[in-house]
Amino acid sequence: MSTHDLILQLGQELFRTKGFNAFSYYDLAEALKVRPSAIHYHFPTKDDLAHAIIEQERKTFHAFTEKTDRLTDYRLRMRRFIQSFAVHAEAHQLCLVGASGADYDSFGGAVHEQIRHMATEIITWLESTLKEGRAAGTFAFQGSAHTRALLVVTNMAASLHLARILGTQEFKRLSQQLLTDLTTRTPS
Amino acid sequence: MSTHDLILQLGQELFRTKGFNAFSYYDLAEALKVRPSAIHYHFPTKDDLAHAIIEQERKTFHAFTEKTDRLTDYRLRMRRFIQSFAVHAEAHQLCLVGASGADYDSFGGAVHEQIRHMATEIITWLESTLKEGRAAGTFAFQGSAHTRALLVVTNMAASLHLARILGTQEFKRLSQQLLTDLTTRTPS
DNA sequence: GTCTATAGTACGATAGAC
DNA sequence: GTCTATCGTACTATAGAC
Repeated sequence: MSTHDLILQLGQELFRTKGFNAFSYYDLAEALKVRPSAIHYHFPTKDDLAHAIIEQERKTFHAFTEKTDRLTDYRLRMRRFIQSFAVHAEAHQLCLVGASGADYDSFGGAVHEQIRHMATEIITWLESTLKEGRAAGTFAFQGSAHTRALLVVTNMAASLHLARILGTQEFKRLSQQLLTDLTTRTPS
Repeated sequence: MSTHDLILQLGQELFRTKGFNAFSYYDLAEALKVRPSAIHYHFPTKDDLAHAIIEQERKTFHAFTEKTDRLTDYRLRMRRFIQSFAVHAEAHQLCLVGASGADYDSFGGAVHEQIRHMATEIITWLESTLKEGRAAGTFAFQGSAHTRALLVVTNMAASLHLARILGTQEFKRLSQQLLTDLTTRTPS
């Protein structure tokens, strides 16, 4: 793996575990056995690094949706979505939306746009999945699919915070009930 | 207001808006027209400051619950809870649970304990409110009151992140649907 | 008891070596 | 094209002035 990609991978990990303002070029350099200034060659400013990390995560999410959308079972699609968060819960990591939220003010306009795109893409995918799943009779929920997507994504994002503070048991309880809620009939 | 309390107030605000690692003693000192080292007299280390900020927030929450628990209408109690988050959504601030989450690794054991207490207290209050409200016939939801409390608090915490990224409109949509969900009859 | 001068460290970034 | 030596700045924290 190239230095460029190693920085991206490690940077994303540190972003999720320590927070963007809490890790430094020195942390990256130490792990990669180079001098801190070597990182600047690949990512001139820290904003450039943040931009690249989020762009990479967006690509990962696109790959996820392409693969997941081939599944015919809407319930399974939603399970896969939840599972992608469960992995981070176990690793005591946040999602990038949740991690970006706190340090949001530190970023420049280009990174803000990336974060906005990332959040929008996740919500849009959830929205269609919920909408189609409801039409197919798999899901049942009140209100619009968009608002339901907001509820689901906030459950997932903040449950990673809770998993770190109170333990992963709470993540499991929450995610199981979330899936039950979506697949249980409600009147109108 | 004493310097001590002014630091606490401003510190909490910066914690919520910029993130704990993104504001410095210099930021506090500048706003209070003193030298940065003056802050260290009141709060020797930054961990001490974090500890005090969260302790203050816990007291504020205790005051909130004492006042709110006098209301007989459970739906109104929940509305007040949601409103306390709406204030922060409008101010583009996070809740302290959400803000602590990203910088969690930066804190020492004593602050971790404070964060854990804060989260537990909020969830416990939500749990009893939901439980009693369901027994009274005001609320209707599937599963345990504890798990429902987890779902509600994660909705609120992360919706403040979304409000900053996508606008406060999304917070309003989400919180209205949340209240509707809780007050609509479900079978079983 | 309250605050300031100052130290010591760690940071992101530029200029330049190979 | 890739990395290192180094700079200037900003941080938390200590020691000491008033």
